[in-house]
Amino acid sequence: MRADAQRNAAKLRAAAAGLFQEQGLQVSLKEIARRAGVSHGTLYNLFGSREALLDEVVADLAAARLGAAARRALSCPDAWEGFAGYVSEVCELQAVDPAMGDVLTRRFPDASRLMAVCDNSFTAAESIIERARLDGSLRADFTASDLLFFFASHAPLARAAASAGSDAWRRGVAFMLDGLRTAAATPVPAGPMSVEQINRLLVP
Amino acid sequence: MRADAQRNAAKLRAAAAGLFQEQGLQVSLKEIARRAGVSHGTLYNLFGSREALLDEVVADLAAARLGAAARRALSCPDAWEGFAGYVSEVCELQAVDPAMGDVLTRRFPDASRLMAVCDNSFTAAESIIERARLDGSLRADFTASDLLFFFASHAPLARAAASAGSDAWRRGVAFMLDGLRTAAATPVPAGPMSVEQINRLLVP
DNA sequence: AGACATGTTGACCACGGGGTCAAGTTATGG
DNA sequence: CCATAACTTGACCCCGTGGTCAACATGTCT
Repeated sequence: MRADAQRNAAKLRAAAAGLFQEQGLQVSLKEIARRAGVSHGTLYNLFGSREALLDEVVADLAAARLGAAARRALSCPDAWEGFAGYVSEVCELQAVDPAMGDVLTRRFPDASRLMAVCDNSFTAAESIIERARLDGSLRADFTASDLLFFFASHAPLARAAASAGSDAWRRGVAFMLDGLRTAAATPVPAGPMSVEQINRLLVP
Repeated sequence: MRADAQRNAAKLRAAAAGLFQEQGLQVSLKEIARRAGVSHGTLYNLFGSREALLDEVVADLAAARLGAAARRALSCPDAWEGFAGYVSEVCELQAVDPAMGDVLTRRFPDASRLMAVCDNSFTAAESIIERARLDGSLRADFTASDLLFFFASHAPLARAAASAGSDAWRRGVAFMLDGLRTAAATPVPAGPMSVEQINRLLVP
């Protein structure tokens, strides 16, 4: 790879990271190139697709943040505190950083590294949920796919609220969490979706 | 108005009603004209804007459905049953009919009749909430704007789930409702948004 | 320094959205 | 039955997206 190409790739990565974070994972590729001060042809030349860019720019960051949240949850002495903290933390990530909001929400089946991050995160969520369930604090009928569903529906409005300077999105999370305690549980009127179903749901 | 124009307007209204219901309130106007078997110029000619079409085609229907749900809620002997039934019913409307999903969610400030329907619906929600709060069954810190927030975040995924043949969206509603009972309440970490704030949020 | 590979560019394609308007068509009233 | 006002049409404008590629520019290696 020639030196100037390397420089351009770096500029593109930086611009992409910035725009993903500001506007979410669906920003136009031409806009990324524009911000990088480079022709969009060059972007296609060096990366070829949005998915490749995502894998290079977003995957590691997302993995780090989601991994840290999960670790924190599992190392929390109280299982419920761990679970509730995890949910709040992920919601905060989604509210504050549009890119994170889209990671768990919008599916990019061809961004293999990013998909792996999602899968890992899902597995981690399963552990966190399982732990709180065994502990008796989390209602028994709550599954990881319910959590994914919640994250996915919550992200867009939370982002909008946060970018308007409000933290009112925390209320919805709090209401939900109150409903997830074993003590609050009431029979649930439908079966959970499978992971595949949810994934299909999220591919628009 | 000439007879043929009247006929075309009827065809356009029918096509619009169908497409709004199938795909939501943002379908392309050209597609509506296509389905009506009419040039898109005619659509602009007879209606002038998407908002006018909404006011003619969606407003009454939405008013009827939301009004019926609200009436049912208020006439329910048990205040909590009324509230919970209302929430479920509105969520079902949103899941089953994309147009209804968008009515409370996407804001069309220039569709004055539709806006009026939203406002009425909000007022009705306030009554239903107030009643259940006074009754002691609904937690005291829950407001109508919280409900609107919930509806808005829930609608898109519920719609997707329903159109994939799943009713798993009911689970999220059930979890939420369990968290809204007074018995389940825990202090909430932020203040509610004002109606204006929420409205601003929903205008994309 | 020069030649060749490597990289860059921006015009171009196809698609779709909203919206306008001159020209052509058609209903209707006298 | 025909003049005219009312209406319809579709080509056209703008904007944006994703994506390709011949022509040009520039690093790099001998």
